[in-house]
Amino acid sequence: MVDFVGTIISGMVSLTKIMPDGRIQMVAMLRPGNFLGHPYRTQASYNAVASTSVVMCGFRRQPFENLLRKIPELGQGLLEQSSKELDAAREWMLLLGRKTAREKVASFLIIFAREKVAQDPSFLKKQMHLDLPYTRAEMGDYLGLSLETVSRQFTALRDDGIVDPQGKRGVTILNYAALLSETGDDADGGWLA
Amino acid sequence: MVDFVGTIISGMVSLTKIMPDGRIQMVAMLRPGNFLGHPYRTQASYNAVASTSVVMCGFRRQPFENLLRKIPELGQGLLEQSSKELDAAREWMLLLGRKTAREKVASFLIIFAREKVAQDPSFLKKQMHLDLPYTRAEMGDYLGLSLETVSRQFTALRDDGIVDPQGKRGVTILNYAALLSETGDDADGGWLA
DNA sequence: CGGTATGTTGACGAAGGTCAAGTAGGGTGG
DNA sequence: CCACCCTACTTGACCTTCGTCAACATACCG
Repeated sequence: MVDFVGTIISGMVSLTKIMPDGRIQMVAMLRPGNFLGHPYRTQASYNAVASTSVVMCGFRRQPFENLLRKIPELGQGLLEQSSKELDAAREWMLLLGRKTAREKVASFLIIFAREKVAQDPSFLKKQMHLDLPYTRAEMGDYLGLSLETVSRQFTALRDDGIVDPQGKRGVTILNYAALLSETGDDADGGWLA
Repeated sequence: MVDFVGTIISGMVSLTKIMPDGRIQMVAMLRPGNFLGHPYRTQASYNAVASTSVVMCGFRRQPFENLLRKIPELGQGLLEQSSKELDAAREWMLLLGRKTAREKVASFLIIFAREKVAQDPSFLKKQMHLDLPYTRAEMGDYLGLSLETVSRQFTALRDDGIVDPQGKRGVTILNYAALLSETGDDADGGWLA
């Protein structure tokens, strides 16, 4: 386990778990602003994988914990983020345990689409282009699916006129509302509209 | 979402997520000492279900947050617990996304067996009796399986001489090492021996 | 302009879900 | 104390979904 902690400045980091026989599950997608590594150690073994080039602001664990003792507000921020990650993890548990392949892929795409909509709500009504930072295989690792099944769901969603895959990593969301309804979640998933 | 937080004194509480069509996934098993409810709110919707009768020590959210500001050590404890829960959630994501039904059931049983072994290491070599606080259906909700599949895995493990189900909620672990090897995890899962 | 990565598609099989019937505990009331 | 009932559990038959294996297509890179 790494002996440092830090916040991500730019790029994306994925945390993965691996079974002895090689099966992989991605367990977190960390974005700029997110904190990497547990303050007050935990003996959990993840593998951190940078999906894109990453800039981090790092500390060694010990000095950081001292800092944390000096500035309690820092700890509060970490607690908030930890709580959010916990919520995200549990949301993902529902996906992994109970959703169908189609629902999984739709949910995955909605994550990125929702982010874009949050930046500019006018995308709700327009079609929008996304650049996915993952290969089919990586999406599979994230969704608990084989890469072939991910691929098949992409073409199924394309055939239904909901998305339009472009090149290796591009997708155009043709119908946000339809995609949303394919996630299996409640109308708005309890999120922002 | 509830407007209070608190620690569990005795009993077990399960957090579940439900999809609009009724599919259920359990996302956490909280035990005595665990904290329930997010300090610094998060708008995540869980359903809290008491599997046994429960005694809690509760606070309304607002006064608790004031208390938290006064006593930073409190926040540190919460951060630690939150980190542990996050680890547990991610461990479970691996289970939900990548393990087979048999591995899932074995992993589930090992949780309780390990706890017993931690209390008294001599159980490592003896057979031990467990009282599971869940029905087959609840285990299914926890493992992302149907109750029938859970049942079938129990009988399969019985036929293999690894466990011996007794009555509705009892199990005797006949061979801890064999059960452990059925979880798909590394020899000791990176835990205590 | 080839070559390697990644993506698509098809054929097939296995794991697990669903539906349905039957069984066993455990608790209640006669 | 026993009959009954309700709930949980088991087991079987069948079917859907998804994984696996394999061939092929396409894009990206030097």
